[in-house]
Amino acid sequence: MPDPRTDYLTARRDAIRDAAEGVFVRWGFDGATMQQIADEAGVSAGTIYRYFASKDDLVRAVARACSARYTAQFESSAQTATSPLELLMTAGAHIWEGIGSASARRDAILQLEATLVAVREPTSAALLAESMGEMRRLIEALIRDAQTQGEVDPFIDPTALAWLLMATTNGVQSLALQLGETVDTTAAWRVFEQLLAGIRTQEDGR
Amino acid sequence: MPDPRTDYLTARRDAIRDAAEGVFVRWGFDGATMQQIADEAGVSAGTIYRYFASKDDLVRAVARACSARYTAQFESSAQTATSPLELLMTAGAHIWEGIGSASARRDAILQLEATLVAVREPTSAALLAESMGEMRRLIEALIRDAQTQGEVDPFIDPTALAWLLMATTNGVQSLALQLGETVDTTAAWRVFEQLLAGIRTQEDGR
Amino acid sequence: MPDPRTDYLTARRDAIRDAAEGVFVRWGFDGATMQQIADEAGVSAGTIYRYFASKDDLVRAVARACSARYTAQFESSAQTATSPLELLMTAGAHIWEGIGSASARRDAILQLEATLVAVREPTSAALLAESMGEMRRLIEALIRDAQTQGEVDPFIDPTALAWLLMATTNGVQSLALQLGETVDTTAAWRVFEQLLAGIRTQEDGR
Amino acid sequence: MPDPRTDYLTARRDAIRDAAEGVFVRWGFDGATMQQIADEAGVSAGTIYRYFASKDDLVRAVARACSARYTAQFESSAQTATSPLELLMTAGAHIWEGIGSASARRDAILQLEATLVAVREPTSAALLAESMGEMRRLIEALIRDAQTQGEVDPFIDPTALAWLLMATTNGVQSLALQLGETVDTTAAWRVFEQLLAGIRTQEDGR
DNA sequence: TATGAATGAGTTTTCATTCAT
DNA sequence: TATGAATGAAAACTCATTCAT
Repeated sequence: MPDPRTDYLTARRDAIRDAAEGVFVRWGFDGATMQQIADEAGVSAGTIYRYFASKDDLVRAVARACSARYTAQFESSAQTATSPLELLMTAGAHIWEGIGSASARRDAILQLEATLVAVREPTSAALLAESMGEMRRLIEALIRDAQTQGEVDPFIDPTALAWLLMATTNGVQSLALQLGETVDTTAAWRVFEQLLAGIRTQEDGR
Repeated sequence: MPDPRTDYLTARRDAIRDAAEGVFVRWGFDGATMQQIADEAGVSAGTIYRYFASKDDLVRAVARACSARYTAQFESSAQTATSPLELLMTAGAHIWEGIGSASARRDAILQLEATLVAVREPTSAALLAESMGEMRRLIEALIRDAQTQGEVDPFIDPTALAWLLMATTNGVQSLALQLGETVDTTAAWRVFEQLLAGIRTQEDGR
Repeated sequence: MPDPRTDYLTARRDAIRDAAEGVFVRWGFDGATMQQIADEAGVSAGTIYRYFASKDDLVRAVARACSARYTAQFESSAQTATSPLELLMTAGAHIWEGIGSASARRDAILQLEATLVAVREPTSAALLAESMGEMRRLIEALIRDAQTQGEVDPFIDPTALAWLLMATTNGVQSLALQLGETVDTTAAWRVFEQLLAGIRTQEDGR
Repeated sequence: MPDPRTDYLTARRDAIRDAAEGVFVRWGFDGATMQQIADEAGVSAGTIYRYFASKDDLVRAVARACSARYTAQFESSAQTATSPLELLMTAGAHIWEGIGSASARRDAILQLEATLVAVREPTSAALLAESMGEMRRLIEALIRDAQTQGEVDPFIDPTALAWLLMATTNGVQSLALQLGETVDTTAAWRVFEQLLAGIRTQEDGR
């Protein structure tokens, strides 16, 4: 079934896309040139056009790959969890820990670039919304589970909470990007954890 | 004291800067051309260079103006508040209310653009960090006041909380940008309010 | 007879022309901007156009002034000479002495610029040729005098010698411009003097 | 060893450089536009930038080529000479003969342009000085040889004489440029020859 | 008469894209 | 299929010149 020729082409395409990603992170979608990408990928400038119709096409491919990675990261984040709430918290802790890392930084930059593209291109906007929506559904499902299991206050709106969690995480990422080491993400996580205690089912008889 | 000539020049400069802002919002810092800005401002392209040394200079001026507006908005947000915590909550509510508005959208876009510039230019990074730091100090001071007055849990790290509030607000802004009407910011605010109850001084006998 | 108004205008014109000269020396005819000239002259850019029809016109005025100064310098160079040959030699020595000076440097630069303009504009070429011709006639006349008085070999072509003297002087000027202190003009003059002995009337019985 | 691709590129580069030379001669370094050069070379303006980093770079390449040609011309000028002095005189005669030619005119113009660039740019000045120095060393060596062989007065400073010969030649070139046919270079050469007789070893019993 | 803000044509330079080899 | 030279359509920026004040 897997045509070796197709495999080769796919691998090539992915290699170029990954090279482009690195260049985009360093120079921005607009600032990057096809030549830089070609150099990084070790191919000639003309070759890129055998795999991507245009620079825009390449940009979209990179944005899509970044989104996919983002969702996958969350999905694999807390395999060992024993309860929905624990899973959420563990995944959150895991992601926040990584916030300073080079790869998180890369993804955050690409995410910002992609957001700005989406602001101007409805097609990209739909793509981005789709990926964000998928993420939101994952989180929301966990919250509903947690509510079903009595771990989380049943009066809380799961959709809104899911958005809020995502927004806060992205916001901290972005802040870290803007301020570097100045912002103490560990301390912020501690405070956030404390806040999240507020959605736990109130066990006291209040 | 006010030289009419200087006044004229300043007004002109501001007008060009404002025109540039509009074009930047629609097309991005990179995508916008000096000609578009000139057209929007109703001047010739050459004239812009009497007021700004370069496109970069214009970008910086716009970014600075946007930051200033942002801080000013917060400062004027809750003049009628009677306590630090109330002030914070009122300001937060006010800002979140505005999140869907066209002007908030404009500012959010410019903020994202500025962030990406900052990622690549240390000078811009310093400028952005300065403006974010100022904002943070304002919020942090309020939190400390609230702690002094017994409104907020004294064990919470005020700096971390300030960053967290900013990150969440920016994150929601950004989310709104990405998803338009899909995300219900009012519901998110209600959940956030609920979370923030967790930092209130615990009056029960904990 | 001298209208004070005309005097004022003439003085103004000269001041602007002199300012332009300085700027042209530093930046070249092409590199200099009208704004620089205006700044140097302490007037506004627009004002220059009341005195000169265009930048080209200003260039021509500067070139003309430079040529005039050049001829005048030669004419006043050796007032105390007692014989034509002595006059020539004294003037030569005087000019060669000045070769390293700032003012000679200025004039040499302007002369080169003017030459290049002349190469491309017949009008300027005629002007330059006229000024060079005048100079040549002055020198040639001296040579003829010297021949009449038996100081110089009568078989030498006075016109050709005049051209040669001018060419050599200009050439050394130009060399000094290209090489700065590297070239020892005093030593070159000594050798040149020695050569010029060759045109003296041969007193030995050859 | 000779890569056909490299050969092609080198030929292309040379062709563009030669086209540029022609345009520079007609319009000057400053007056020439990249578009004119492209048209002359039969390529698009953008193509030039594959071979030269900037207009300045192209200017430098042209200046260098001109200098190299100048030195080479001298070196090949008098292959059949039987003595150093004869070589010098033959080379001089040869160069002076060519002074009116179109190619000498071209080179003279480029030399003037290069001189003016050198006046304002230390880097170019160094380049020009280097090329002039090389020429001077060639001539100086010949003079020393002639002195050793008893052809030239041993009391003459060979360096100063070398500079003087170069200055005079350049000066006559420049004069021819300024005055066209008006100046009789053949007559001037005759006079110069006569002067140069003065450096010959005095055979009479002085 | 002087000013200097405005103009807009013109210049250098970049770069996505094409296409002959 | 890959290459990379060539293209040409912008884009930023400059500056001589004009003209309302």
